[in-house]
Amino acid sequence: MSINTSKAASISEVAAHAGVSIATVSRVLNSTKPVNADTRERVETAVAALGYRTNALARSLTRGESKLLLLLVPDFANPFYSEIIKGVESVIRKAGYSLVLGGAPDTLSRDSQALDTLYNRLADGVISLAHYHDLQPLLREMPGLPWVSCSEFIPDSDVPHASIDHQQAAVDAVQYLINRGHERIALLSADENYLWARQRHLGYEVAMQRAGIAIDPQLVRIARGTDYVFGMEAAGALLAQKNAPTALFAVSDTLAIGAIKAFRRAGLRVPEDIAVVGFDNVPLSQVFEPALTTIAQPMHELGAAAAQLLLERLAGGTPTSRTLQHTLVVRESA
Amino acid sequence: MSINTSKAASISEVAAHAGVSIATVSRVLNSTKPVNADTRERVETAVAALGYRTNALARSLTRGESKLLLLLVPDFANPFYSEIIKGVESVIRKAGYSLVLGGAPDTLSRDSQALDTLYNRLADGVISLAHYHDLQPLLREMPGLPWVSCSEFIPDSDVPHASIDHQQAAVDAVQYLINRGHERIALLSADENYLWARQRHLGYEVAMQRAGIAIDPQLVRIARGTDYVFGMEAAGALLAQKNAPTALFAVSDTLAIGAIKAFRRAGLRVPEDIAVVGFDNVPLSQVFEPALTTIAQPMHELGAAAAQLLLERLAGGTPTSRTLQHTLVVRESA
DNA sequence: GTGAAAGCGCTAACAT
DNA sequence: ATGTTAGCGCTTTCAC
Repeated sequence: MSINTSKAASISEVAAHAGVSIATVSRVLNSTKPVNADTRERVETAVAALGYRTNALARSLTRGESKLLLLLVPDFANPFYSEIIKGVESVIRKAGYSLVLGGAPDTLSRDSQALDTLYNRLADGVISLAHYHDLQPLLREMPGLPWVSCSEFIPDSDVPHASIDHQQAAVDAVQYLINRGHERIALLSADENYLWARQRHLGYEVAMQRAGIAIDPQLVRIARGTDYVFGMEAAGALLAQKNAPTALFAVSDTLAIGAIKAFRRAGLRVPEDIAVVGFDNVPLSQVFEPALTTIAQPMHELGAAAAQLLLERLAGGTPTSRTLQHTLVVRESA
Repeated sequence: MSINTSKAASISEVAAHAGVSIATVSRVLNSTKPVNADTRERVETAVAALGYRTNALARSLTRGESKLLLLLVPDFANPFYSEIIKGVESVIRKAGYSLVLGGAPDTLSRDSQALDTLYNRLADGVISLAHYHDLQPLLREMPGLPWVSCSEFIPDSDVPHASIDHQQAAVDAVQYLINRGHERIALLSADENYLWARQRHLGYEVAMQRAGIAIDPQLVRIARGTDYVFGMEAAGALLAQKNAPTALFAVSDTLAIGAIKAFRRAGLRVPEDIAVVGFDNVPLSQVFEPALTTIAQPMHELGAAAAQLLLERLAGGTPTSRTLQHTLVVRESA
């Protein structure tokens, strides 16, 4: 029960109250040097009486570190990112850090308030989930900042990242389809400014090639967005083909679900008439009917690994990127 | 293109480089007082040359405000919160604030690092999405902090909040069912330590009473969690009744979806055999089949309103809580 | 219009 | 073991 109703007490008030110097107060607060038992007690009493709490700003200023990490999230509403955030949190918290949120893609321009507020050494480091082409310009603006990328990564840069092997994951997904006897396998990709989309697309091509299946360009579609509506749209176009596919690999679950909805609306059964495999294993994919066969990324671990990377970097190390394992989760849709 | 590869330049270096005093630099940086055109230019050149950026920590310390707001989120993985966060962001950003994330419920104990790191005047204020019983102890620890609650609220406190009228929303949902001719309406509630669960439960009772329908205690279930599995579980129990319900009101969409899965697995058709209405209008509810009839909360607006409240509070005002409008979204499940 | 200097609340080196 | 003091990098009177 603190006494002060008005202004926050400062360290000097505590010192006065306890009849010691501010240095001593600082020492008991940080247990940075031995302090006599009774002195310590007097200080602690004063702290309690005044409801004193260290001013984090002042501490950070003198220490030269804020214990704040900036997290760049393209879209909070994306459950995919949420799990990563949890992973990040779990490790940085143990190290005494907190997260500052940096926002939407459009706030990522140089003169944005977000950056002005944040890059000014408020944060000790950055974990970015943003897409690399949004970042590249920024990155060269702030050579000093410890930077780490999660899930995405930045080609030709020394920014360490934690991610899965998107291409290999796509190979696995398509290979699964091939193993099940499919040959006319369609690809539903997303805006290929996204590295992951490009890489998953590549994986599709590799798998097809390896199996000696020629790729029908008609069967390759780029959705206009990642929302499931765009999945429906693109799937519709696919159905309009003379020679319809028997399977579909979508580079994201939302797209896959949109496609399934479109297929069913067209009277097709999934997976009997057309098999579908997605990517991401979003929460929805498990609940949706038919439950989605998809590639699961270890999202929590991804976040944790990225955080670990940053922590090592902060400790003066030069960690190298980590590639984590994906899994093919077989459910009902394929 | 900045020159410094090593350490960040400080204001005094800029001053030296421009041949002016640090006061002048500060003036052009903040345009707080008139400065001669050529002096200004010299300073600006120096700033550019040195790649100088204001140290946010130092600025905050002198100004006595950090422009940082603490956001308490019980669970990042919950899409419901994500939308709120976006709403919050959109308004605070305009006011020059950034968000610091405060974490999971279990980190909310007094001695947690999260709080130690943050409450120490690092943040200028707090927006909480956490449940009130998690907060009450904290709240009395820090009488000084401008605090605002979103979606949840704290009974018998002077903490302003932005939320919908949960009880009335539940009344609307159940009334809708009644209007469609249902009488044996079941309630699927959640842990009633949650205020919203209690209030929605209450709404159910009010609606039933008003319609003169006696409530069958057998038809009222409390799920063991909010995950959809618990919805399935509880729905199973409901089906085991001698006198099965013809409709169900679930206090959350995830619960509703779980229930629907269970119903269908038992050979029931939704909504023909049993109608279901949910609550929250999570993204999934639109995609799920059958699409969910549910109560939509204006999540973005909720976040924005809460942020607005906090801003007013920060400006010295004493804003009063705001109740926003919910909507019944009629889709396929009822 | 510009500079000098006093803090903001801390931590850490240096004394004692 | 404890106190004095010099910063940390800025903003803001107060002089000139």
